[in-house]
Amino acid sequence: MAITLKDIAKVCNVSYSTVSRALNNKNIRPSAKMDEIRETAKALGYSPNVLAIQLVKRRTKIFGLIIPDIANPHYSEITKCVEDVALEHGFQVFLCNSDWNIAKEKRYRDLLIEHRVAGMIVMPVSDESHVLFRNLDIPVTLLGSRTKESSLNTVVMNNEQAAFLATEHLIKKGFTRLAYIGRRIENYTSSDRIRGYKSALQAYGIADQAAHLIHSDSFQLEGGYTATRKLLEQPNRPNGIVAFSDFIAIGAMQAVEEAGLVVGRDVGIIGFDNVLYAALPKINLTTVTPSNKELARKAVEIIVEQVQEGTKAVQNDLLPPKLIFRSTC
Amino acid sequence: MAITLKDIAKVCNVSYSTVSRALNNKNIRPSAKMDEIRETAKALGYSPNVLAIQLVKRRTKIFGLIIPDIANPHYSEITKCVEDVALEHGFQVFLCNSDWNIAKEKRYRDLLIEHRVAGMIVMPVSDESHVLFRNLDIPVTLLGSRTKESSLNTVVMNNEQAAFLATEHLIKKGFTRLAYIGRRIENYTSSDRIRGYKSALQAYGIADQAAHLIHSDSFQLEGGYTATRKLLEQPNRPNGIVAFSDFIAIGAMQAVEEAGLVVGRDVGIIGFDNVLYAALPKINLTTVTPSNKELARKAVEIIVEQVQEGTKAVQNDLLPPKLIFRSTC
DNA sequence: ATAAAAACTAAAAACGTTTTTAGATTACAA
DNA sequence: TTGTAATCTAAAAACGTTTTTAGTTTTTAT
Repeated sequence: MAITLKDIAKVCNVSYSTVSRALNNKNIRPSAKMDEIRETAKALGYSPNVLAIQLVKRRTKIFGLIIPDIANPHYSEITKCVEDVALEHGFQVFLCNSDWNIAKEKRYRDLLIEHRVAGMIVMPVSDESHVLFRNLDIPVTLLGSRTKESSLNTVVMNNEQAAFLATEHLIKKGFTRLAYIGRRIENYTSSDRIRGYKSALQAYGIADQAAHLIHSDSFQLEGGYTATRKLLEQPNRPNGIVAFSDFIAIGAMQAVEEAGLVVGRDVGIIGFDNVLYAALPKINLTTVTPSNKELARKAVEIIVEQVQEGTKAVQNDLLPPKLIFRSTC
Repeated sequence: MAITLKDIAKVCNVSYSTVSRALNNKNIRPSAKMDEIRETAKALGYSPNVLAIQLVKRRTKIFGLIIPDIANPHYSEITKCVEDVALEHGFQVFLCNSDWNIAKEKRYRDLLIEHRVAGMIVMPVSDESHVLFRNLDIPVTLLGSRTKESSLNTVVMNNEQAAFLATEHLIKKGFTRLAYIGRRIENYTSSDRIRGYKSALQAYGIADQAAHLIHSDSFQLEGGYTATRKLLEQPNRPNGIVAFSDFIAIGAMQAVEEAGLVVGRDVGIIGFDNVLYAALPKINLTTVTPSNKELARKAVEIIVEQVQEGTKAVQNDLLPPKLIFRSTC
């Protein structure tokens, strides 16, 4: 069906290896024949079969990106950055949606290996899934997650510092009865942030109210909403909330307003990630985040470097967070 | 490096074609040898080289999805649906971000052809880009866009009906000085919607104010914001706005509020697409959309059918829109 | 003019599979 | 036993490239 090198060779009356060399401009000198070959290829609509090329070269210019949910703006924004940076390096991205499901994550891992991708960037479902990616014979970078697996590259925001900054900001704005709405604790990201939160409390001599450390039962708005309602019912209710994500923070905003309080005046709220939502004028959420582009760049460049140089030295990058000042505190 | 059929064959003392048959369970009868082969494959960590399989079978179970911007929730939500449905059919998705750039769209088209994908689903940058996809020898479905190219499948919401419904809803809610904020007019989606808008005006005997048909200079919030400010400055300012997208609608909401008016009371606003943003409690935008899942399902199933049956009959599907009632009108 | 060197090209091998073909073994009947 | 059919397996061809090898032509120097 499709035109191959042999078809072109036949028309131009040369061997197909010559066609290959002509089209790749390799080990061949400029000549009329060469031009003819090029023109014939174009005229016949030749499109090289990348499958065959990859097979014989034993490498692809593709890497896999495994994320939990492409419909979540946090991940889709990072995906976009990863794609951009990959393209700069001439790589394609094979996108895989794990759907917060560790079994699916494993299936995609195997699929990517079968496709002989050059490397993988993974935003893991949980810390338990790290083990899936150790000791593969292609480079893997964990994005947004520290790990105890020593064979994995990591690129992650400095979560402890981020939580410290967030908490400190609330305190400096005068919100001193603080609460933290988090996720499950058995997770580096969570525990790092809680550590940062607590060390800010300590640094500013603020009482650490155990009852104000609460876990949202979902990542969605509802989780933040429910958790905040519980917080507001407590005696000595908090007036400052550090939320694990912007979504949780937005849910918290809703609960605060429903309680007849004004966000940013009666209750300060700060989130993480700076998703596009957070910038909407009607939300205008103060938040803390690293640069997504930098995060993506680091992750991609580690892979590209290890692929191209064949090096194996594991890299662990910790990126500094930045505060995005808006109106919720 | 990686284990191949030959390695397994050597260990088990059979030819590698037998290993292939054993692992695929094809033309072979159950036997101890067969079990041995399977176990050896597993023990050695055999992972079939999909590149080689695709080459010899001359087909892939992958199709390309070209979209303008993965970071835009409208597209990322559709992407997710496409991935889900593809997976149901055992297909993988090769995601390409055209970045609203027709040159990039063309590059991705070529790339996908070189990768010998089974088909493509395209959400085109503009109506001009349709020509890029005609008469390829793989099936192509245009998603969200009608076309005059007769070789292309299309799956699209009934835009005329959608705009009619949206406009009618505003009218029935009592907003009768209407405006439409659109995009460039040389585009089926735009012109279909404008037709629906105008026929609703006519059906309800409402004057069609030419000055109230305005084009946003961007898809972003700012476009809707600026357009709405212009509208509100007009004598006999409109009190109902049909916005081309939820983003434009959200920008419009901001302009309306800044003018000291109350959205949903003084000015009704309705958008298109029902992006997640629109559902946020603080936005709560009334909007009209088809089911993204249905849209994706149709698009994928057309491709799958044409790939598997080898049929070529072009399909053009028009999906009904649904109104999502919220508080902006 | 001839030999050696240089430069090029054609042919062949390789990549890792599936599938076809041909050959070998087994089973069965005469 | 022997012939035939049935069943299985090994070998070979194919997929479409790149790259190596070996061979041929051209160039250069003597």
